[in-house]
Amino acid sequence: MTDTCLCKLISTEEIEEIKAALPQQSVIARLAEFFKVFGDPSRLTILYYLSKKELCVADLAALAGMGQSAVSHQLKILRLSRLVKTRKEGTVVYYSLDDEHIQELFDVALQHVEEE
Amino acid sequence: MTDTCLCKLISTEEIEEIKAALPQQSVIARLAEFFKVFGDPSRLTILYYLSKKELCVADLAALAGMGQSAVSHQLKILRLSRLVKTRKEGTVVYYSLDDEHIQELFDVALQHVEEE
DNA sequence: CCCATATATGAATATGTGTTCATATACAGA
DNA sequence: TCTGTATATGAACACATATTCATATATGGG
Repeated sequence: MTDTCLCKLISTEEIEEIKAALPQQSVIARLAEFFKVFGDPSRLTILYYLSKKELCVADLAALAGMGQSAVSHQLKILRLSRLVKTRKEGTVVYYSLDDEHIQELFDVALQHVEEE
Repeated sequence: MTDTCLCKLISTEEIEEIKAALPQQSVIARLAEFFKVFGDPSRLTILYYLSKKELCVADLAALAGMGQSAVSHQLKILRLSRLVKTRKEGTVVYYSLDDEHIQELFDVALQHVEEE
């Protein structure tokens, strides 16, 4: 880290101003955690299916072509991120989306991806 | 993977219908890659600063409290993801956002994060 | 040309992560 | 209560990834 050029291009006041408006580290960390959840094809697939229909674990595994254990592990992550909710009926656990913003996120991301 | 319960809760037609509407694996992979880029606090911080102002590498490093090399590595990832663009002036390279959807993504994510 | 400086890059390392396997737990039915 | 089934969980492994260090590349000034 050769810090020869320490912000000589913008003024000290400007630096402080921009820095002050930076969201708290904790907020940034939570944002990163949030996005990280979407950064995996398996979870994305699960979320897509759940956006169509409430589904049980076994059905999700069959649809996504994943093992039951793998799906269960990923669902735990989605649960802890408060992106999905569960409904239990006997031994079957039904999962569904618990965030109305997911579709919106998909749309914005698709816009970017589809721009070549 | 004990597949005893293979989609007995939804009909075969429904399965096919839902499966058919699933975006191509390649699209899902690209979506995941896109989100993964946002899933890191350092990159998020860099993107935040760039959303305020065009900045050179050294200034970004100073603002984000990162080493020059680390910033450069992350900027390469952001460049390859087509999220930032560069402008060269002498030996100084200025970075700025190259995607008008980033702010929108931030907003949606913040909404989720701030909901407790 | 040579030097100083801004940025980029490659190797190495430490840490994180997704899947699998084996197993535990929970619940319904006989 | 015993059995079968749906889901959850923990350990282990393979793989990805962010940072650091050292160094390369590029550009402008003298």
